[in-house]
Amino acid sequence: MDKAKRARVVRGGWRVGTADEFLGLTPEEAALIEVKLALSEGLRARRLAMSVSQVELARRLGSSQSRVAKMEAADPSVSMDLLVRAHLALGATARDLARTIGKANRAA
Amino acid sequence: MDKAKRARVVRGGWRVGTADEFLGLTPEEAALIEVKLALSEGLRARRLAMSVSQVELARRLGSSQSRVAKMEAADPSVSMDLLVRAHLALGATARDLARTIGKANRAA
DNA sequence: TGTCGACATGTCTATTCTGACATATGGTAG
DNA sequence: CTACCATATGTCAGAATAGACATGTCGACA
Repeated sequence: MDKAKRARVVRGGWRVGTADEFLGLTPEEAALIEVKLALSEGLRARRLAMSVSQVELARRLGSSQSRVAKMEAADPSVSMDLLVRAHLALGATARDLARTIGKANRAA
Repeated sequence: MDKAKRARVVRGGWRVGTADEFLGLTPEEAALIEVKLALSEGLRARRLAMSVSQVELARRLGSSQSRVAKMEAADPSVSMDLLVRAHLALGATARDLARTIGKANRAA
């Protein structure tokens, strides 16, 4: 995980209960975060590639601009369900999702 | 989607708000369900391949046997987050997840 | 300078999801 | 039959997440 990611992770409040120390994450917790990061980065990439604004994506999702911003910021308050629904609302297929998720951890 | 899957989907209460008729799902809704089904089937497969009981998986997850059963039954009350955490708790990597998700829709 | 569009951030309340529990079913061994 | 194990199903109080709204930052443009 590079410094930018780490910073985002900490700022976002990702410290979890079981491991008390900073970066004292279990491998599973770390993996889950990596997957979410891959989805949130992939979402921004896909949205920008399609020249869609956050407001427009929110409209298609039946959500709000602020929630889209949080998705792309990998805010801990956004669920995987929502991230995945956002990808689908932009026309991603299951295979596209798989590709995006497969990118997790490659930049460690 | 084969009949068994369809049955599970309906029994589970997947009828969504926007589309009122049976199978009147939007493509995004259908895709989301397919992804979840792939994850739930993949979970059972992985768990059985490792000869782990639902009780044991629940213990590793910090959850309960009934919730694991619901995950594998693709119950609408289980989130993708939980499904993914379950996979990770069984040792799956991001790449394994990608492979599992990529299987969605292939049995349509 | 003022305003406009796009995005970020914080905080509400309502909805959804969670673990826990009770209980039922089905199979297998004694 | 009884006892046990694995799994299924329904319910519920509490935790997590949702959309909505207010508000702030930044850059572009006139």
